Amino acid sequence: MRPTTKDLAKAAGVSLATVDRVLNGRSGVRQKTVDAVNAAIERIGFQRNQVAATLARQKGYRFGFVLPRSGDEFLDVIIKHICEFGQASRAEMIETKVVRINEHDPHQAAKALSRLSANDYDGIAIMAPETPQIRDALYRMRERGIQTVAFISNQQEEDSQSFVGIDNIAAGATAGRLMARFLGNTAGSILVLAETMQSRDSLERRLGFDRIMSRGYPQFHALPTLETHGTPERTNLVLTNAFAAHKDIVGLYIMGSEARVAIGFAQSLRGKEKIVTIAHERTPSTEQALRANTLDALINQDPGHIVRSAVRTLRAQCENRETLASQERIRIEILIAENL
Amino acid sequence: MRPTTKDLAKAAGVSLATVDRVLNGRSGVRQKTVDAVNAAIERIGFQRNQVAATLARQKGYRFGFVLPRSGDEFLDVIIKHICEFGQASRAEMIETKVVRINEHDPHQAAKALSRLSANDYDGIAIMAPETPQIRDALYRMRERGIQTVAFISNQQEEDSQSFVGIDNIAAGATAGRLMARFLGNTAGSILVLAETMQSRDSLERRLGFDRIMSRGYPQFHALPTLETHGTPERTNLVLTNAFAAHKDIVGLYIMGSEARVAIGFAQSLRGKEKIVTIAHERTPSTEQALRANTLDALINQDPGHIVRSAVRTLRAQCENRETLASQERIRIEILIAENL
DNA sequence: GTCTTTTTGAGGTGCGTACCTCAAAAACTT
DNA sequence: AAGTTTTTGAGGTACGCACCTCAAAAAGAC
Repeated sequence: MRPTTKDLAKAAGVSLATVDRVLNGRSGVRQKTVDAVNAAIERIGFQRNQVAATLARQKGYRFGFVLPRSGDEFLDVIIKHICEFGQASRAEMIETKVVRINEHDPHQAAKALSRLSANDYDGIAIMAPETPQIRDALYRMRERGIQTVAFISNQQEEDSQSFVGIDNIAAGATAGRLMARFLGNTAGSILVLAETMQSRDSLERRLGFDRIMSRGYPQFHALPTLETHGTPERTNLVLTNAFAAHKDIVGLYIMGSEARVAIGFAQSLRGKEKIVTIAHERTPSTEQALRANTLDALINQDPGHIVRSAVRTLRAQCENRETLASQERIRIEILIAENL
Repeated sequence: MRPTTKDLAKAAGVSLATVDRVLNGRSGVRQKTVDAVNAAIERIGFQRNQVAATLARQKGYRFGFVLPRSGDEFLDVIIKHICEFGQASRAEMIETKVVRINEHDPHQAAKALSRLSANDYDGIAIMAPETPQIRDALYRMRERGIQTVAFISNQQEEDSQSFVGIDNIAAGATAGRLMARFLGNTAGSILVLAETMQSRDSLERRLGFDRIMSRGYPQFHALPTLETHGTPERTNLVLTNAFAAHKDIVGLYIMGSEARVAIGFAQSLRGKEKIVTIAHERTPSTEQALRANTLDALINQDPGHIVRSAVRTLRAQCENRETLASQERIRIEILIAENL
């Protein structure tokens, strides 16, 4: 039989009340007693029964997912998974809610964050660019007793332990390597497309991409990043201009999570010889493009896994536990038509 | 507030005892009453609180992982993950145990399975070749009230709903496509290596591989599968012979989960021009080979995910629940040095 | 209508923990 | 040493459900 709190109390030579105080970090216990209890925990191998604990706590968890208001296709997929997971984990007393913020206006975003109360949320997973205002808002949020975790978009390095998402430098490098290998002996220029280079994600992906290209692949010339600013018009414009200016384009790397327009453009080029095209994030349109052979590969981060991992991380933080690191590392997935 | 059994009883106009009888499928309830309760469940959106249920049941779950005795490196990784996960889920009242069987002797294996009692196990995840004896043993096991799920190696098609693992045809196709794309314009023969072609997994992978090769890549010639029978000597022998017989070998596809010897052989060939090599399953040695550039790609199924998924599936079966399909699909991962 | 069988209700206990109160004991002050 | 503060103990209730018993009610058989 597994030892219970009662056994622990006996083993430590203290009362149940004291065990409770130690386990839940309440004050009013001498350090000596705390140590004694902890020693007993080690000795008898006590492990708190999380099932009973959550039942007794009688308050599951309420987690919020803070997402940008302006959404691309990938965001829709994420939201779908949040809802789906929320549905399924109601039975485990976990509630999830989506909160949208205007990520282009840091002040407004920070204000929205400051409105989130510890009464309504036990934890927040946030996907937002890294700005001083948001950093501050997150700091204050933690002070209010709300756990936080960065989600897909990393915030500053220092608390990287609470980031759920992929290593974007490695993701860029993966894209670079695949591009190079798929191109084989072909030589020429490679277009790189991003919504904006203001964002950390794009910068990191580009860094990783260039790192691969600059070593060992002198036959390719990766052009400066083209910025689409998220509008179809500008996307078509910059692409048209780029193809006019460079006649030797052999590859296209779409770094942003909104690939629809660029894919459409690539498809219209079909008459000429094939251009190796790599994009990020699996969405209905990238998936279709992959099947139609317009896209050659997709670099993906499993949205379901990310959502579950964010929730597990937040829950562990709430319960003052460690997470199982191996379970929480988000893989950089390579998708081709065959392993969809 | 979420409705509890009490609310459900009131809504259905029956007593708590009857609600309990219906929820837990006990006998002695008229069909009419059962329907009434189910209708009330729908109406008020009742969802059983699994946390309270497992606590009250006062018996977590005991799951067994039945694995082959003769182990390759991949199996070690699997076992490591089973232990790691077992450790972590003790707090959730789930115990896991590894049982080894002699998979080469179907009778002995079936006998070992028949010894597993419902007193000791609530469910079994089994990794074993598909033989009539094992099929029968599994059937009887289910009759004894033990849930079963096929694990990595699929059993017959019919109950594919309880299979946790990858689609091996698709995995073979993925390997094929990568091989073709990495080779580019190079033409020549491709070696395919397996432990044995008796196993369903190898057959399916080969099928998928050939399906890709035969369409659209006439420049390659995939040679008949070489069987290693799992011994280093034979592996070296068949490889030496194959390279002697075919001077135009450009690719090597290692289908089995034990790739060490073959990788070693491939490495010794380094003097000549590079051969595109693809293997399955991430292990310490395949990982190292990928980093050392001896391997070009690795087709992997995440062992941690598989283990967790098997446990979730078994648990859902025990609780007579559906699983969230999207969460349980095991991805065919493509690994290269950059996304390890 | 009586008797038998089946179905239902009322009530209880326990799971392991959280969280609460109040009094007693122990540890420091001065 | 007396008073003050801090620490500890004893005991309770609650969470939502599983599982048990026994009696009462309803349904079916004749």
